This record gives sequence, C-alpha cells and structure tokens, in this order.
Amino acid sequence: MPRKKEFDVDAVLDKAMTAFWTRGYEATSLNDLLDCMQIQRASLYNAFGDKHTLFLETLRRYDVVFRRAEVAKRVQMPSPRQAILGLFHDTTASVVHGGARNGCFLINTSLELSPHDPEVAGVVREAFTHMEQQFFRKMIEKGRASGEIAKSVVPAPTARALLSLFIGLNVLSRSRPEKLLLESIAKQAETLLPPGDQVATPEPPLAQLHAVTTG
Amino acid sequence: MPRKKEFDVDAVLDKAMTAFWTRGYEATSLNDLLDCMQIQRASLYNAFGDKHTLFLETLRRYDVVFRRAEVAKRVQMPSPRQAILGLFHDTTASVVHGGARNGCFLINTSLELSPHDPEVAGVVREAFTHMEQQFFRKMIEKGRASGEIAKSVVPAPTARALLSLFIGLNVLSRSRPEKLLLESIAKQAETLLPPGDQVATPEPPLAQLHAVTTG
DNA sequence: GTCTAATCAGAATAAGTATTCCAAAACACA
DNA sequence: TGTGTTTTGGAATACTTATTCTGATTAGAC
Repeated sequence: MPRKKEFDVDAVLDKAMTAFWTRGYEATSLNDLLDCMQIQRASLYNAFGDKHTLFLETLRRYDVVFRRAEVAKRVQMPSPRQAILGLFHDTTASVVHGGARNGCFLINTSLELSPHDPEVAGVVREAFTHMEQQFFRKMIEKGRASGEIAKSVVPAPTARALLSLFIGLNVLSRSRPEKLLLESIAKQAETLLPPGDQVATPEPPLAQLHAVTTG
Repeated sequence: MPRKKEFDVDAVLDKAMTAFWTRGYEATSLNDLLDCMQIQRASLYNAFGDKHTLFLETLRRYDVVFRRAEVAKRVQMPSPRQAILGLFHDTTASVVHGGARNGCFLINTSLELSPHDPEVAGVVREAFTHMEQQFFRKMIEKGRASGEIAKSVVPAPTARALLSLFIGLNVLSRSRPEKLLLESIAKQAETLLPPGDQVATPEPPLAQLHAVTTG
C-alpha cells in the first residue's frame, strides 16, 4: 500500500555519519545534515525521529560497520601479534597515505558527549571495553600460547596500554598527522609486545588470503 | 582617570576555563559563561572581545598555568625516569582519588576544534610538540646519560609513544575513569622505559623537596 | 568636585536552532 | 481506479544563539 519503503536508509545514514564524524555533534546543524544527506526535512524526521537519535544511529552504525568489522577481520588472522601491530600500521598508513584526518568517530564522540550523555557514553564505553578485552587481550593470550609473544607480557595490563596507545594515535592523527610521529607510535607498539621463542605463524589454519603477514 | 582596571581578570578567566573544559566550546553558551563568571554581559565583551577570543584566552592560560608549570616542575627533578612515570601516576591518582574527570583541556579541544580552527590548532600543536620534545625526549636523554634509563631506549620515538600513551590516558579518564584501567596504563609506561645500570638519582643537586622518588 | 570609564541591568537585534505542520504530488498495491 | 502512505517543498513555530545598544549608576584619579 505505501509508496514502497523510501530512499536508501543506510546510504543517507553514512552521509550523516561523515558529517558528525568530521565536525562533531554540536557543530553539525540540521541544515548541514539535510544538505549532505540530500533528503527533505520531513523525511529525516519521519525516518530517524530527531537529531539526537539520528546521531546515536550513526554512532552505532560506525561501531558495527567500521570498528567491529575491523576487529572481526583481524581476530581470525593467523598471527595475533601481527594482527595487533597491523592495526597500528594500517591506521597510520590510512592517515599518512590515505589522508584520513578525522580520527575515530567513537573517540571523538567520547570527549565531546560521553560525560553528559548517558546513551552515548554507553555505546562508547562498550566499544572501548570490547576493543580492550575481545581484541587486544585475547590476541595477546593467543600469541603467548603459541609462543609468538613473550611469556613476560601480562595480557590484561598490556591490553589496556595498547588501547591507550591506540587512542592517542587517533587523537594525534587529527591534530598532528605527521608521518614520522604516527609511524613512530605504531612502531613502538612492538615494544609492548616482545616476541617469544616461536617467530612465525602458529598452526596454519585453512588456506586463506590475508594481507599482512610481514611486519 | 578611569575607574581603576576592573575586576580580577584571571579569576573570572579561570571560571570560564572550567566551563569550556568540562562542556566544550560549542556546548557552552554565553549565558552559561555569564552565570559562572558572575560578571555582566557588557563587562565580558569589554574585557575579552567575543566568545572565541575568550576561549583562546582560557586555552592559552591553561597551557601556561597547568601544562607548562607541570612540565617545569618535573624537568628539574633529580630522577628523569621518575619524573616521567610520576606524571602518569599523578594524573591517574587525581582521577581515581581526586575525581578529576575532565581529562586535559588541550586534548579535548584538539578533537573538537583543531581541524577547523587554525588559531586553536596552533596552540594545541605547539603544546603537544613541546610536551613530546621538551619534556619526554629531553628527560629520556637525561636518563640515558646518567644510566638510569637503558641505552636501548631510543629517545625520539619513545617520546612520541609516551605522548600517545599519555593522551590515551586522558581520553579514557573522561569516559572510563576506572582505577584498574588507568593504573595499568600508568604502570605500563615503565615498559617503554626499562632501567639502565644506575638505579637511583644521578648527581644529587641542591637539596630540594620532591614528592615522588619511589615508583 | 569633576571628569572618565567601567560597572549594572536589561532591552533590542539579527541570525540560527530544532522541530512541527501543511499543501500537493508520486508511487505501490488492492 | 482508487486508497493510503511517503515523498517533496516550503512556510510557520518557538527558542536559543551571540552581539550590540541604551541608560543609569558608581567608583576612582586628577
């Protein structure tokens, strides 16, 4: 009966995400959003409610489409150590060569809104915790078990330090996107993850393509 | 001839600083500022020009009164290694025990305004650079020279990593101010600064009181 | 005491804000 | 063909925003 569904929801959501990501919540006006989403005022309110819930929608989408997908991809890499170090190097490379100067949407939002917006704070906190425990810590444990990472590395605190280092990298990529600076940080992540006795990959799993195996 | 100067400029500047620091630039309205500064509209515009230059004033003041003073204090400590590690531990302690949940004004600002505000970007970039080179790098060099820090530590990249770790610590103190998390990060700073052959202080200078010499 | 300029208190301004509401037009399906 | 819902385009609303202006008052330097 209705006029089909409507436009492409995810597509316009991505455009709104980009706007919020680059300028932040407060500095992005509704007219800005309408301009870049290319839809009408009524359509926006009909589809998303209001500005705040639209923002939450884009933040959740970023968390799923970007962050969780990135983690999921790396979790199944054969070398846990290279999976972690690769995250730092790839992030650096996308800034230095790809010109990605917006940092991480979740980190930007954590400073602007988390202290005064409980809903946003929840999304941010969960993302950070997931990153710390389900990616960094689990990968360290896996690497220790296979001998790729030294036994002297204590998983939990090292995971927390890597999270902090990763956040710093993203903050600096917005204010000081210099090749030398960012690459040094990525390189120093290795210091927190000294190699163990086994150098290469552990039990090689099913034959899969994966981009990064050499540091 | 005129009516002396006026009120206490620095005092009201501090109050404005606190407002901007906790809520950010965009989310702090002029009425918010007038409320907390306890001055009249005309006085504000007469003394500071407009909102944006008032903000810059508070940011510069934060940089001088808080950040540079902190660095200056630590630079003359007898143990460079403990000066660095102390910064991490004291920052953590002020969050965990002092309830300081606002992070660092400069870091907050670097994400909100740096990408689109050249004046702000200049202040932020200079502060970060100063922190990296005049504090972290110089203290590492000093510690290496005295044998307190291992020769294997390369000053420049390690300084950059410490800056990144420190930024992460401040970001997390705003969204996840948990004792265990922050203390782990502070503790892991030691991993980036392995001790050398000399354990204690180098040439003991003039007798001075200093709070932290034990980690 | 007189000049001067900064106070106080608040109105006035001129945009910009998010949100709601309204008509007509477009489409999907019965 | 008609029914129902979503589009479009834009006007209308009700606030909030930063900034300026108008007086009247007040405190200090000469």
